[in-house]
Amino acid sequence: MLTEKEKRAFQDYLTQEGLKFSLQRMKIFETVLAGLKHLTANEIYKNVQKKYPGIGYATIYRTLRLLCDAGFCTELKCEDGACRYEQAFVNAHHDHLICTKCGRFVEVVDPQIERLQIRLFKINGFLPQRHRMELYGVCKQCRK
Amino acid sequence: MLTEKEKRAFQDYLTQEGLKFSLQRMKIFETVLAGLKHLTANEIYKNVQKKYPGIGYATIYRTLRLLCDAGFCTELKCEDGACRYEQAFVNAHHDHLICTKCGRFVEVVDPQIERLQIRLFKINGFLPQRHRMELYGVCKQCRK
DNA sequence: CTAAATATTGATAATGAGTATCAATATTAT
DNA sequence: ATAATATTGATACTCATTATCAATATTTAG
Repeated sequence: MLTEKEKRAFQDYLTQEGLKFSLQRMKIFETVLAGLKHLTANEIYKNVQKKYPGIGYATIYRTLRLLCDAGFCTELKCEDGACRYEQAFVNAHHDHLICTKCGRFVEVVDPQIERLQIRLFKINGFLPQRHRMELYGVCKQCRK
Repeated sequence: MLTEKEKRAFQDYLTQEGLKFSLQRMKIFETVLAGLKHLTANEIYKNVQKKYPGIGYATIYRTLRLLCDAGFCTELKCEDGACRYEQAFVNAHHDHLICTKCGRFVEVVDPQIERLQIRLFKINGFLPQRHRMELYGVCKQCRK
């Protein structure tokens, strides 16, 4: 369930951008924020349909874009070709450890790596914007 | 142009795997190895067509897969949704600095980061396999 | 060297993720 | 309550990639 703070933040964003409120948008927001896992657009679609049958695919994509633009969630282009979304309301930046057997995602941040990345940008004359780092391996469970 | 060593390595791989030699495969191999840039399948297709008109799309994709499996090239899933390929015959592992304005790719490796990545795998109980790291920013030229 | 066995090819249909279009509907401001 | 405007759902479309399959090429065995 959404907290009041989250709901308000979303509604404020809509108002601020001159966008309209809709139940569909709220349901999608809710699903994304509730999502513990890294869901594809299709998974989110099916999930939202449970609470709001009749919602269209296009609305899912449109709203996911909106949520990403707003900074409420981030998009992660995966190796299987689909995008996965994760809420960024509570979560700060992080990278991913991904199990190549079971697909499990582990969120990680290494401040030292972050610092060295900035150094790499600088050394090469780049103005840093963002990065993505994915570490693929086999998790403990899957090695047994 | 391909060196004898490269040609031989490719032919040896085919033989070893019980695959057949074909001019198409060799032309694609040649194009990929010659490619300095990070080409999409479509760019490789157009490139190969110059030397070998009549080649089909499917053959491009099939052969790129083969080359990746063989380790002669690597696939890079880009943000624009297409894959880009780069030869891995001479090139060792590296990550990418990508300019978000002009699209320029700079290949980078930071041994310290590599070491810290391994540490991250270990800390989380993962058996390391591979990783990808992309740093997005604005290059010197584009900042002017 | 030839023929049979088998892999590869090119054309094209199919898939799957994501986007564009547009008339119907809902929200907001007046 | 109404007019102005944004959003929606259905669906057609795009684009990258994969699957299918008959025709063709390569390899192997004789």
